[in-house]
Amino acid sequence: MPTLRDTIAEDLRTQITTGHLKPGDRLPSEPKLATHYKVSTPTIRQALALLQTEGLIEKTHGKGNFVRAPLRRITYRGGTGIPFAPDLQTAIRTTTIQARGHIRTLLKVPSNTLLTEFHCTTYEGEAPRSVARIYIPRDLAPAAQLASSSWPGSRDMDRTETQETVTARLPTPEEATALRISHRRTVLTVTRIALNSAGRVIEAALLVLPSDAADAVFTTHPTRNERETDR
Amino acid sequence: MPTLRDTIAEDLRTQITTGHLKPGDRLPSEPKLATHYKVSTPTIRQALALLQTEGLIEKTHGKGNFVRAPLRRITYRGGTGIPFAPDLQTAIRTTTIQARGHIRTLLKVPSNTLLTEFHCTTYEGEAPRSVARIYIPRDLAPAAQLASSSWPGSRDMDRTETQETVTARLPTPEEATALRISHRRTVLTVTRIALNSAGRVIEAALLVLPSDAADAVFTTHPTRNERETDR
DNA sequence: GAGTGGTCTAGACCACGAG
DNA sequence: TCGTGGTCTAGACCACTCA
Repeated sequence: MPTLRDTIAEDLRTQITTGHLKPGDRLPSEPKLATHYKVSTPTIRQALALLQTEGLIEKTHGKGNFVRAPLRRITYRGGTGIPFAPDLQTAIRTTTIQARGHIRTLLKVPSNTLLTEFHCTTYEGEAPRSVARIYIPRDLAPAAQLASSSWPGSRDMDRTETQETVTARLPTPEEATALRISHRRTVLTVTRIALNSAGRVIEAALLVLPSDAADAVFTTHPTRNERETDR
Repeated sequence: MPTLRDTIAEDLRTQITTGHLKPGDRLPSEPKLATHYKVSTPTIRQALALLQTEGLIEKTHGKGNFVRAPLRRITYRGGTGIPFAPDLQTAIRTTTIQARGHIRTLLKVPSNTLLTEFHCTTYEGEAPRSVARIYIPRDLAPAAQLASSSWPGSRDMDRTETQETVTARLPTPEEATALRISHRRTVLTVTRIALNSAGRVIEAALLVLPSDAADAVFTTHPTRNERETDR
């Protein structure tokens, strides 16, 4: 038997998806919804929290609850060095740091090796849609910076293998504010490592995308060699 | 300024991670926690809900709240036809269905084409760790069934390209019960399409994994061709 | 200052699990 | 039957936004 909050959430959900409530519309205030549905405000809030995790509404303290515009899906295309498909603007900030911790492990370099960090944010208009941090050993960085209009670490480098690990988790507070999403929404993360023909790690990248509007697509062509060595 | 529920969650979190509370331990009942922390039960429950979405505790109606054993991570290895890395048991159920809706679109077959559906569940001991549904046009299915001890649709078929789409979302109620996870935990989904040398879709697969204990890893080797045709 | 959502209280009642 | 968590109520008080 469905609970009150579920039936209320379902009702609001259909009102949004059928267009009775349009993107940008403000929902009635929580007390008004409570009297309309004949429940108390905490119950209404639980229903709204559901819709928030689904990405259907956006809550703003002091203003109200708003129907969110359905995000255009972002497709991250794996394998190539090129991160994102649609026409998004990218802002890149470059700094130099010393290798440590997780990043050092990914790049397999000694401690305090100098790295160039590219801090990339893609925007769709005003809205940030992804954040990424790309680390390249500084002796390789000049070549990578050539493609300054595109993303760093692109294909003009001697890249022979790319390994990408995809997982999902709750965002850190910084990621939530950077992507302007609620703390409740999960993010899809891609950890990418690129090797050159000598087996050296020439790039490590950490990408974060809102999981409700992002797909990661990987196309692979098994070689004869892979077919035989796989168990 | 942190809220009460956050400080309580943080306190319990450190008790779990430092080992004061061990996997399998039952937490004090919610009223007892409420009096201990000098808050009301709803506040305790919000703190526990946080830990639940983090996968640290498991709530069982009528029994109590228990510290969850940290799950061994599952690694889904993309590219090959072989789905999972660790030594997991697999249960496979086979049925025949007619193509329709989403599956039909993925396989690019006419409506009502006969398909063999493999419903696969992997277990680590008693615990289900992943569910998958694999669809193969029935005229191709006998070859796939050869590898009955392994997974269906494996590499002995003429598979030249695999395309995998990874995303994350909340589980359907069926998926939550099948994986024995809470409705709040997100799942990682992999939609896989395999093509043969003629360009025919010879397999469509939908995999669902608990996102907190699963990674999807993809290794790609760009060919000269790909380097040039990519924009 | 008026209206909004965010947090929290102190209960009530029901449903589930185990003895 | 008893203790547990699940749901819900009817408020209170604070913080934020905007006029």
